[in-house]
Amino acid sequence: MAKPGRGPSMHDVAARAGVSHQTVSRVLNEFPGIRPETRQRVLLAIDELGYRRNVAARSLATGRSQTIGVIIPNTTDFGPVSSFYAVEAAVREAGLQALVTATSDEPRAVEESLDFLMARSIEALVLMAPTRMVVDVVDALKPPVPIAYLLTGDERAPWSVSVHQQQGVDLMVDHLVGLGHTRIQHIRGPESSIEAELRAEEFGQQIRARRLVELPILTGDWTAQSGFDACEQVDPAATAIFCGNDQMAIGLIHAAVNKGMRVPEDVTVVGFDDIPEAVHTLPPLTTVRQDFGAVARLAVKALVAALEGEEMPDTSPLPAQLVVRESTAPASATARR
Amino acid sequence: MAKPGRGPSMHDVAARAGVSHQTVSRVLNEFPGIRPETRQRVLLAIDELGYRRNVAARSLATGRSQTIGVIIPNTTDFGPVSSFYAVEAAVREAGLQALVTATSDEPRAVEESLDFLMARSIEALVLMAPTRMVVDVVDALKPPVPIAYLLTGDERAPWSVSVHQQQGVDLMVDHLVGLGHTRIQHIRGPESSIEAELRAEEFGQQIRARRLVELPILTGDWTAQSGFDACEQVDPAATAIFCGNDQMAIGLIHAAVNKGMRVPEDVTVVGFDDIPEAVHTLPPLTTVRQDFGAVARLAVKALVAALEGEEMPDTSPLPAQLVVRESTAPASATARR
DNA sequence: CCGCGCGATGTTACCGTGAACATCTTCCGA
DNA sequence: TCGGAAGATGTTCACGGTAACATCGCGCGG
Repeated sequence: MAKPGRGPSMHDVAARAGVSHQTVSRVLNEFPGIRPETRQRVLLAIDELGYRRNVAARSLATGRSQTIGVIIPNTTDFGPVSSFYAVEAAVREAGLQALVTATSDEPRAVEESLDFLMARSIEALVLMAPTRMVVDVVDALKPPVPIAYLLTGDERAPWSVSVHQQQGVDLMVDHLVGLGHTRIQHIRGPESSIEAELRAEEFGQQIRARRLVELPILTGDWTAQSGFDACEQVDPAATAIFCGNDQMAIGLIHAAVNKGMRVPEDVTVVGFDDIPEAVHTLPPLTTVRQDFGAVARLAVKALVAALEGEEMPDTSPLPAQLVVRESTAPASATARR
Repeated sequence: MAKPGRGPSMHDVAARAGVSHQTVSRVLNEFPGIRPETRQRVLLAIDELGYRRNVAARSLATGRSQTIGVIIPNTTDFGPVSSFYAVEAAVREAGLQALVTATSDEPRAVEESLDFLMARSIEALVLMAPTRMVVDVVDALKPPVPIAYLLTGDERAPWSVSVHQQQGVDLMVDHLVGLGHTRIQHIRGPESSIEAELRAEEFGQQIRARRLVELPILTGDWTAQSGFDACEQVDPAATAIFCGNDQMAIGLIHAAVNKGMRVPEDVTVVGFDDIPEAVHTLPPLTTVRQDFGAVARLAVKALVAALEGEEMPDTSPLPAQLVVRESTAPASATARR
């Protein structure tokens, strides 16, 4: 029987079922060519003993860790976190396990994370890389496994899976222009952020293509505080402010109201992401929804396909969705300061 | 040399350093009694070959998985998520790895999570259990490992690590009473939630102990939407509303403002948790801060101590902290509807 | 001068599984 | 009736470490 401190092994099951351990292995791995009766005996023995396959031994014997590594920025933002949950669920459903490390924005921390994961011989990596730096550090270390770049939104990166950032920006600009706004100012996310860059670039192109007034693009760091602070530099003539994410919009609205302005009567403010709180901000926020769960599942699907040698799914950017709430009003209604 | 597809093994290192594989093992495990010169040769060989210890083999040989399981509710709430990051960091720092499963509120999902973790022979479990149900399901399955109950706040549970809920409530009630409020209404979290229960109980006791007006306790589900909805049932005579968390406070404020009330001029509203957005809600929210990182680190410390057979750290509840912002005003200033 | 003990290192036997190969049975056609 | 192929199962070994025990050499005390 089993040794003390360890559970029953295949041999215990085999002994009980009156077969060899290899037959047990075959039953577990669903090999063809097992007599139904034998299979039943084995399954019964497994059940009676409460046997569980030893993952470590299996992984040692096969040389496969059955593990997908995940690197996630240690922010509590809605986007990465919901994507992570979806990744974890998808990985588990695929019969693998997800090993996660949360990492700060320092190169050293990223290296440590990757090192940690490689030491556990992960078979693939989901890289939630908000910044170019993270992508660069990881690429420099050339991990010998397939990598899905999640939420980077950068199509130049191989295996990138994300929501179509440009399309999201287009939807929002359409909406604002449709309301008659011509003086739209953008508060982008930090310089280091790939998504911030993409959104800002697309915004600029849209403004120029539509021959709207070009106002300087302000820079925040995704936090509500930075939106609050950015208010100081907002052009007084701007009738609409397009924030790079919802948190900054929240901070901006706070600052604007502090200054005695009303949203949206005096100024229209919009965000990006559609975090849960966006429904109940004052006023409720018009924003662009990204399906963080869907991109995550797609990334895992792609990686699993790569591991199994199956055909790759289509990883082109997923559609974004405009969510109109109450923080936007027609430009005509806007009283200038 | 190493087989194709696998990295170098201890034998490769041993061969290169001109020692036995066991000496390599001893160097790696920092055994005493290795000649400094030998140790150097081994370290050099490890470095040259880029050798990494095979975690699976090690775990098979020792019978220890070096893994701590984590069960987290799949909500993107600030509390659990920040605690999780802290857990992950602490576990990694302790030389172990954290294996996480996000689980929904259904018993079946909890069972599956636990099963998944046990199959990977975790050595300990961090259980972020918001509901009594999760605790019950896990306890019923009697996992044979030490369990830290994180954020349940229930001192009746063994190994519970959390912020002192009652103290947090007391701080807030003190604050409100200090402002002259006597008609305070509480919107608690869901029936199933342990923390909601603790906060509501303590609130009730405080109200009775101070002989304040007893208003019915309303029930939400932690979401902003439920706070919004609860506004309908708020007693018109209440001058202060104590929400069980910040999200519900956000929803409540939204509804109150929709009804034409001003916060805090017409009604005082407070929350609990101090989520990042609380600084920039309109008005900025008075709330109770919990140090989610600290509890997480403490939980891991306790588990590691249990695994190493060391002395247990003190796991009594951590202090909560009152954060006064602008959503509270003296009761005298409150105009009745 | 010899043997003992101890420090430093080597040898061997596992840990629990899967892969490759061996063996045994059975069934079918010549 | 017998040979052979195919199906079902058993045996052996390898995976890469750790643990227990064995060995070797050296210094020191009797």
